[in-house]
Amino acid sequence: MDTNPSDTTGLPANVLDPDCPSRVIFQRIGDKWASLVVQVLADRPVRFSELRKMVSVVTPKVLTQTLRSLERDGLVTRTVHAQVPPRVDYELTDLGRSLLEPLAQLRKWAEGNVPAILAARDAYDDAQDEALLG
Amino acid sequence: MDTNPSDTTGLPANVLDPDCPSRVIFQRIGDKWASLVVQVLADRPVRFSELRKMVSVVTPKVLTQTLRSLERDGLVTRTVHAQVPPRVDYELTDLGRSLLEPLAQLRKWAEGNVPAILAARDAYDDAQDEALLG
DNA sequence: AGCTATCAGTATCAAATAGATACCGTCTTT
DNA sequence: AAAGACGGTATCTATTTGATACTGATAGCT
Repeated sequence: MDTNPSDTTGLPANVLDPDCPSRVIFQRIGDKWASLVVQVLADRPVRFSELRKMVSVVTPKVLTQTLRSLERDGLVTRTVHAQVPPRVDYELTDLGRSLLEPLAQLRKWAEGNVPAILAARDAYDDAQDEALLG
Repeated sequence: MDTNPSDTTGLPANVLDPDCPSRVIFQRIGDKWASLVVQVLADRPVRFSELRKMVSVVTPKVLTQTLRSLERDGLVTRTVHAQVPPRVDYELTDLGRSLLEPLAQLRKWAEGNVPAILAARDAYDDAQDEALLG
């Protein structure tokens, strides 16, 4: 594994390099809606209006932006059916599907550990309140 | 696994619920700097100024915000040493350390697949340019 | 005594991003 | 003729992110 000579972390150099693959993917996952959309598309093509319902709070503008960027990255395809009313299906590519497994791992971690995170938040916020009130 | 009766996705209901654990963690990972910081802290405590150097482009304000939120979530501890000049160490908690494995999986995926993503981007952008220029 | 440096941040302001809300064009159904 | 389905776009506002400058405590040097 390729390392940077001034590296003191033991991590591969690329995680710390702004142009590295890992940062690209963490940005991708980091997108507020992208990973959710990928998971909603897991099983079958889904049309725009269905996505809106499923990812209930997202606005159409932001959903469009999310889908366009997933399409640009080759994770999702967009298929327009010449019908009226229009029908546009979004579907995972093979590349997109390959992301499902690491995402599932993360979700599994979440299911086990998010309660601890929420508890930590409550404890932290209580401590902050105490500090303010004296 | 608990499902929603109106669910048409096959996903566990919680991924689509705004208050669900999975969303909490995807927000957490989604934070632009948080997952990077967690990985930088993987092996040992690191002080503030070191973090700044390692995650080179982050501004101090944003790094502070990131660290505070990781601390609030119980993923990182902050230890102030009464010295001059001051020394503040950040270190992963057990909970934080447990996140390293799923993150490593994601990084592994990234290393294999980011080239394909970058290629897709180039192809997409070229196609856009063509469409504009006629 | 005064000057400079180290460290861990804040304060202030500008820029980029996300979100709310309203609207559009095409066709079908009523 | 009116209303509705669908897949968006346009416009404006609110929130988040980022750039830059600055602070306070102390140590070491001159």
